[in-house]
Amino acid sequence: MAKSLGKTGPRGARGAAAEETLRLGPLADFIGFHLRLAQEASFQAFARRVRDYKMRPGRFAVLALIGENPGISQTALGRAAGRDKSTLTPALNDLVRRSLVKRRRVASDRRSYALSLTVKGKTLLEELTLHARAHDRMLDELVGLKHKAEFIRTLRRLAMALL
Amino acid sequence: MAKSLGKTGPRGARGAAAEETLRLGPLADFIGFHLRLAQEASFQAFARRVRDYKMRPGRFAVLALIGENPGISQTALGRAAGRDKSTLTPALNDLVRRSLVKRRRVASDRRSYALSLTVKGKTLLEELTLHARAHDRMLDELVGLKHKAEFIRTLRRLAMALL
DNA sequence: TGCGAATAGTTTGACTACCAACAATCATGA
DNA sequence: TCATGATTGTTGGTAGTCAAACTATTCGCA
Repeated sequence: MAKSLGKTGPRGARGAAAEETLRLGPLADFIGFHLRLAQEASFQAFARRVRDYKMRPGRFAVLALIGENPGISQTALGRAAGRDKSTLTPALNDLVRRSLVKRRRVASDRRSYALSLTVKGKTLLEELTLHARAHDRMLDELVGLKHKAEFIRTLRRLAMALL
Repeated sequence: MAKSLGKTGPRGARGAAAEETLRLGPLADFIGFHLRLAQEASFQAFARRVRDYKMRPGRFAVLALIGENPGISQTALGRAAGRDKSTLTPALNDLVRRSLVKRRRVASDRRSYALSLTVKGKTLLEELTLHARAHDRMLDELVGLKHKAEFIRTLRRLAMALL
């Protein structure tokens, strides 16, 4: 696999220039470009791994954040997960429908919900966390354990500063 | 702005635990999670910067890759940009409609197109590249020039290995 | 040569995402 | 108290994305 990233395809007889490797030009030096490719690749790899649970990284993050912060509101959850609140509405509808998350009305502020996991949600979260750890161990190897902490700090710095 | 990332909202009377900062739990150690937040933030910042051109990072990357590799096919372009070929069809339709990209049929393989920039496309690309450089200088500062090369190498390693 | 397999690009359907506009609710201050 | 403004969550519109199915070609090989 991955045998041919960088081949431009079988245009055999054509101008022989960019045949072997694709030229990235200025893109090669842009952090944003590589950030995107890496993120997408990691996303896909995780999605493949937990395909059977019908869970994708975004949903897992939502589940994990609710698990760690029971009673959280949808707006706060959106901020933490880096998603717009309107994105969470259908996602939470789905998780509630699957009996993984509870939406409880808050007496002191009847606009908002207090989100929490059901028992089923907690169980699933634990199982998914195992997969996530395995996935992340793979990333750890690629990043190098020695540099992991620094790498994450850098990513956080980017996320914080650019919000 | 950004005054309150980390507040869980006005649940005042509730259990006082996670009031100040949101708990990330296992997520805090997951590279994938931070990768996603950082990528999203960078993406948004760039999109804001070039909003007036009706261009987003994905389109810019497409334009830049065609500019560097004239004659490239849509499939090869998709591989390089990390997008499915079916995603590129409407994107290229749009770029062609805006007279930025030319689709030329290839005599030796009549299934594929050879993509190239129009003069207008080249001009726009140059202008956008200036913005992209400015954007990336901002990222450079956050990453630290000393670590940039290593940072990009790590991102490439992730993207390559996980494809 | 001719047929089955592979490939380029398109179309369709299902998701996910943002933003803007909205209703319901809450907070503030005159 | 009550009018104004802010906030919570939902809805509707638009756009980007993948995967799978499809058409038109080309390739490989017997």
